Amino acid sequence: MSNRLPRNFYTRATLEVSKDILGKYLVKKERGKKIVGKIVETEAYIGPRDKASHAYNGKVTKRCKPVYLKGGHFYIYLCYGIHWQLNITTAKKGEPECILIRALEPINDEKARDSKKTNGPGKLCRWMGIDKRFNEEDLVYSKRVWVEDRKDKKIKVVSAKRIGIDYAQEWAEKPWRFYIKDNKFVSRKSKS
DNA sequence: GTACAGATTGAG
DNA sequence: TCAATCTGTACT
Repeated sequence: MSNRLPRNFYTRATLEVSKDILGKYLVKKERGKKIVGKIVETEAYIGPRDKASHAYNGKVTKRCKPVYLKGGHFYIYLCYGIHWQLNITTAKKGEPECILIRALEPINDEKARDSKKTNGPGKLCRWMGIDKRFNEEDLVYSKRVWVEDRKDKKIKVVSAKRIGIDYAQEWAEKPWRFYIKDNKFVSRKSKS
């Protein structure tokens, strides 16, 4: 069996999990087909104090409700009416913190590697076939999706400012984006 | 009830 | 540079 990440991996401080989950493998199994992608880029969203978070100021809506679940669940929502965003919740139940998965490195899929199908939060969801059916999925117990540790050799992690949240003012300056140094699958856009 | 903006992407 | 396209939120 796999080295699935346990609950206590996710329930730690969000910034720690954001860094540690880089280089881990996201596995999805559906209709007998297995899709594996290495996580190479993340962003941390720490509501309610993070203005860029959907849970800023303690807001609870139908959409962002899963963020309040304990660490280890999927939080999936539609952005701009077109693109799905894949998040993994962190911290304890009632604490609205999560990690946005921004990029994956496709494993065992040369075609996807060549055509850059996973270097953006919306694109990786399309590639993996992830949509709202997976919302609130528990990564610790789910039979169709989980994250596993393949004991990759030490990777180099870089931090940077988050992307696409200019409206969040000073919170947009927080270096809460993390990615694997020199990895080709990290998403392109980057504010200078 | 209506109006509007958004954690993006791909085409022009 | 800009439209696609839908949900939550803040109005009327």
